[in-house]
Amino acid sequence: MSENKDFLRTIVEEDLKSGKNKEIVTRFPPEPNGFPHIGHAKSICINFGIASDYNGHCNLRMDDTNPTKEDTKYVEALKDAVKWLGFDWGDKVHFTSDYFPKIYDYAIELIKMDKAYVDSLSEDEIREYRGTVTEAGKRSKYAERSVEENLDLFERMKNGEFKDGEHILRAKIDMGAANMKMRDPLLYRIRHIHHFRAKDEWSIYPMYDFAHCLSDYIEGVSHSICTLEFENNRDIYNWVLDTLGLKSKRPYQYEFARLGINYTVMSKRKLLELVEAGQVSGWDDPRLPTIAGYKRRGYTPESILNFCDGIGIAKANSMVDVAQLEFCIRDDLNTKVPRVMCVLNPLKVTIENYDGNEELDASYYPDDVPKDGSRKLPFSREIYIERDDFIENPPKGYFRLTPEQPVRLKHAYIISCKEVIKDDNGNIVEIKAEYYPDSKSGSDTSGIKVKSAIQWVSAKDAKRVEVRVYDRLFKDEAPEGIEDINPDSLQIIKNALIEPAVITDRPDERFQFERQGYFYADPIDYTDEKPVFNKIVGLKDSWGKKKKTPLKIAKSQTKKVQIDGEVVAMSESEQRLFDNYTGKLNLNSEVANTLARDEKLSSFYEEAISANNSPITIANIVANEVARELKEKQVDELKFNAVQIAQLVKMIDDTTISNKIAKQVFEEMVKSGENPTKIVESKGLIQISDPSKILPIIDEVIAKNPDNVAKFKAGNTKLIGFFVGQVLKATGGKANPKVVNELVAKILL
RNA sequence: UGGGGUAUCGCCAAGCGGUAAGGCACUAGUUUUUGGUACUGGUAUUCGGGGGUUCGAAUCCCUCUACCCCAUCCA
Repeated sequence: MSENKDFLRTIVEEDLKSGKNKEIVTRFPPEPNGFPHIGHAKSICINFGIASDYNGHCNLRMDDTNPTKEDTKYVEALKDAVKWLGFDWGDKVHFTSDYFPKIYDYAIELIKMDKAYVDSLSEDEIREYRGTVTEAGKRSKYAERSVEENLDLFERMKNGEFKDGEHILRAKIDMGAANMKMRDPLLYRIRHIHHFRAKDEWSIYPMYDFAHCLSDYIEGVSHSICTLEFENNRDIYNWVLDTLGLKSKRPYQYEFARLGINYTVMSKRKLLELVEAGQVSGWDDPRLPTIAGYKRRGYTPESILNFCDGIGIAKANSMVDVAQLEFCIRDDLNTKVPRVMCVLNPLKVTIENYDGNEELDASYYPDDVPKDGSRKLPFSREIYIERDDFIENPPKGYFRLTPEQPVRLKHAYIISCKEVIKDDNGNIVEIKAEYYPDSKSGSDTSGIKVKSAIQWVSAKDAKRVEVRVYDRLFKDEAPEGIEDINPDSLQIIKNALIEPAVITDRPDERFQFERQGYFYADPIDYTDEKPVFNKIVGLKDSWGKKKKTPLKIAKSQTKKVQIDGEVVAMSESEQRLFDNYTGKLNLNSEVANTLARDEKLSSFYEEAISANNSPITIANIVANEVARELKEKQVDELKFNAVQIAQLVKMIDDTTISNKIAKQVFEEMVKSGENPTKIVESKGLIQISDPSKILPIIDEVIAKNPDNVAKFKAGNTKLIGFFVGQVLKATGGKANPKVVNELVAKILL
């Protein structure tokens, strides 16, 4: 495993180390209501990847709690995707619907605890009662129903006695919760509809928030990993499990940012829109970011895996450049795939001094790919080359055939242009050329230097093939919808010409068409009579790039000026404190401000200075270190007190310890509540300021790092921090950093 | 607007008080019978802005700003 692991793996490792978990169990829990896309692939890689990295296992679970949208064809697609990516879900696929009876029992339990109730408000009323983000909601009058009544109603809901929407089961939490999700979330709704799996057994179906945490728990999941938009749902997740008292082997939820890729869309809704509007040929259209699409296009599972690995896992919303995906497929195919010759846009070349027929030996792989295999390449008087490979009046730096410049036919002879034949409109229709008999590939004695070797096919031997050239589906980097579609995303070339061995030998299904890109024999439309190839991705093209974008628009250098927002004014009493702090106690205004505006801090501060009259040092510690501890705690929850802080400061003031050590001691106080002087004593943290003790250590560090000494002497003065750090490390942090700094500077300068 | 998140190179992303990793993209060169590949180099005096604490801050504190998520009987 790489040393830089992502935050999820860090959590997993800590949980394993601390003994919180003995075994790692994850799960990939899609709702079977659409075709999986590369975003799912990321989730699959994370969940199955983490499980396998830590010798755990990962369940494949269909989250099928909403029968109106789900279908068995999607579960097949999901299974295919996981299998294709090379993961194994063990003996069976799990379904949330398998847990319906258990989940129902848990609901009953909640009702009995008076933690859930049957509400009979209408849908609109429920929405209205929920309040808004700034206003608290109000609870339904039905929340007062007795446990018995709730039990009765809920059972009758299950038995199908009520119509859709008549009643609903809700958790009794808090209608005023700041987190909207916690305002008595819905647990069960009535749905008289056929479930693709549970058939017609149920009239009620659990909601995501109730079913998901319980399914995780039932399966013994240790780490429930989902995407960022579920952050707010985590509170319910925990509430359900905690309220039901499900303690042992309880799962915890963690969230990561979902995958975004530029020039495409990833949402189910937008994908569906494209399919239904006929903008693409189906869910497996090679331009779509669906797994089926990539598969049809010719992407390999390895390339997708590498891509997912390469983009990392984090919590920042991000948009990955498609170029990164394209790199992964090129990188994968480069070492795997045979090179063949295909001409997409043919230009006829007649070699006037050639009359024979010969078959050339040609390796399928270049020298730098350690694979064997070759084919026979028919050569004849009439050939086709790519139209782009001849220019009558070439630009500077053009390496291919011109009236003046010869070129090598890959695996064959060098030719030069003798005559350019044009039609009435001035379009080039044919080149008359001459070949050099002694320039044959592999036994070239001609001595002619060419700048390039181009692909070609023999006119009478070439096979006609259809080539589908795909470009990005959208012209906009962050497309909104159909209006941003790239009209040229599909170009069908009906009459491309390919060397015969590709069709007759079929040495592979993926090829590199020399100098053009990687192509895939379409798994559906390809027939021997009518071969069809999909372009997977082009080769990197530094020539084409040079031509197209000679000048890049220099991005505006102007740094954005940020306007500071208004700061809330201090109250009168805060102002009084502030004036006192800056005036009488001589604190700097920032520190005084921090203290004065926070009641907890100011009272803590006052208490500390009454124990040790060192207002400035204490203020700094309180405003910086204590403030951190008090962010989410009350004073009486702290393990240390103001008097101890006063003692700590005393040791700083009389230089017993350095600021750095003080921080270390403070950490310890936070954890144990131990007296600071005792901590210093027991750990021997008294600082070393005597140069005669420090000097030898500095010498040692300098001797060990000659490179950095050289860099420093060359002017990299910020390396002083490196040396100080090393010396401090060697002394266990005890050396007086001020002294070390001075000493190091003196020695090295 | 209340709550929950997130900001490090053009795009991803490490980093958790002591020298700003790595990949993609870009760029220069070497090799090359693919303008491919491979190889070698160059790309952040600076981490959303401003202050503060410290010998030393991307990392700790204060504050401001921008973006994302939450008011489906969807997941």
